[in-house]
Amino acid sequence: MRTINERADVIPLIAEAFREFGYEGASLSRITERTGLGKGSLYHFFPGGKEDMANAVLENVDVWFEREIFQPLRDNKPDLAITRMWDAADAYFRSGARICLFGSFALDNTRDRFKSAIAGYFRRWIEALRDALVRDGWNPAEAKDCAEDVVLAIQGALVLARATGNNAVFARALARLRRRTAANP
Amino acid sequence: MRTINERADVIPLIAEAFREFGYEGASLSRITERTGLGKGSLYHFFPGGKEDMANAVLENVDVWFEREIFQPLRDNKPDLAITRMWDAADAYFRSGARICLFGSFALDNTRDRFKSAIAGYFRRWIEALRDALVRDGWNPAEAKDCAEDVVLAIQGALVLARATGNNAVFARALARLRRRTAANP
DNA sequence: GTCTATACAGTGATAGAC
DNA sequence: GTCTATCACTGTATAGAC
Repeated sequence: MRTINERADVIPLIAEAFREFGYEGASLSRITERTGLGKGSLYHFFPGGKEDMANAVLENVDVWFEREIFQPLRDNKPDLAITRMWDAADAYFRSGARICLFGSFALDNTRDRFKSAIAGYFRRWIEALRDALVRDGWNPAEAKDCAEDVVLAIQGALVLARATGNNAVFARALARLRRRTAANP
Repeated sequence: MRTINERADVIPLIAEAFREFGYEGASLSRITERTGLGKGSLYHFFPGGKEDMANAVLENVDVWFEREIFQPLRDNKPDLAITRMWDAADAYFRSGARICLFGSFALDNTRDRFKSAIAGYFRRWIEALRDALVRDGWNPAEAKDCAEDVVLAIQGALVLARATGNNAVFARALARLRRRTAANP
């Protein structure tokens, strides 16, 4: 007996490999382990090889954030959308146990290869949050600062949680940020 | 003619290679390029190979931070030490153009190998800053939150500056953080 | 201390049988 | 779609001449 896979099913498994080992560290043999697929199947789904896989993974993550966080921030009632953002972010990053692939790729030499995807993800998050804050009554300048601080602090909290092996750092940071976006200045 | 090097002179060059390519991405041939030293010389200085080099580099960075930032925070007049911390951090990270090796190593699979060095660096920074804030009149709970926010936000600002290719993000974040530590609550 | 030569495992990638 | 075999290449590391 053998299992027939679909491309869409494989992408999240590859994503976890990249999360754990980074772009350079995630060798094809490790990706083979994680997915249970041989190189033949991998190259069938991703003719462009590893770079192709990484692009698919980043796009997959981006689509999730657009649907669950960015679009709601743009379209829904701002205070509810922001509350939802915090819940979604906490769930997505598994309360600090899961890193952000865009952040991870931004720090090593992978950054140039996926430059526009990485920049776009952060830019859209900051802009969507800023607009939601403005619609919630913040003045534009403070909303911009706050949005930048929030997105940046989430990345920093993930780094620090990993660095110290203590996810509570992430939970504490999220709680403080949540209060800040809730307190309309 | 040939140049005779000392171990201490080579370490900063290797550090830049790790900064640019990450631990996995910094191959010995790239390190050879950057240092101008053949593998023979490299293994002469670092018998343990690449891991040995990384340990030397991390220790080198740690010593710098201890001397320029952590110790002053512990021993000097708190408000002056904190001002000095901001200037030193801005200079060290080249206003966002240079990433933090501890943060970089924390995100990929290198983390386990250098676990205690990475955790210790962040822990000592946070504790030294917290104590300085307390000595500056902050209440302990708020000082702890602030210190954690500061160290985490610096890492996040470096990630975001790299991700967007825009060092101004780092400059803006540092300015906001500086104001926060200056405003005694 | 520096170099060259070399060993050998692992890399990303391709071809073709099933 | 999945697999195995195989490719050329680069990886880390070692030995030994100078």
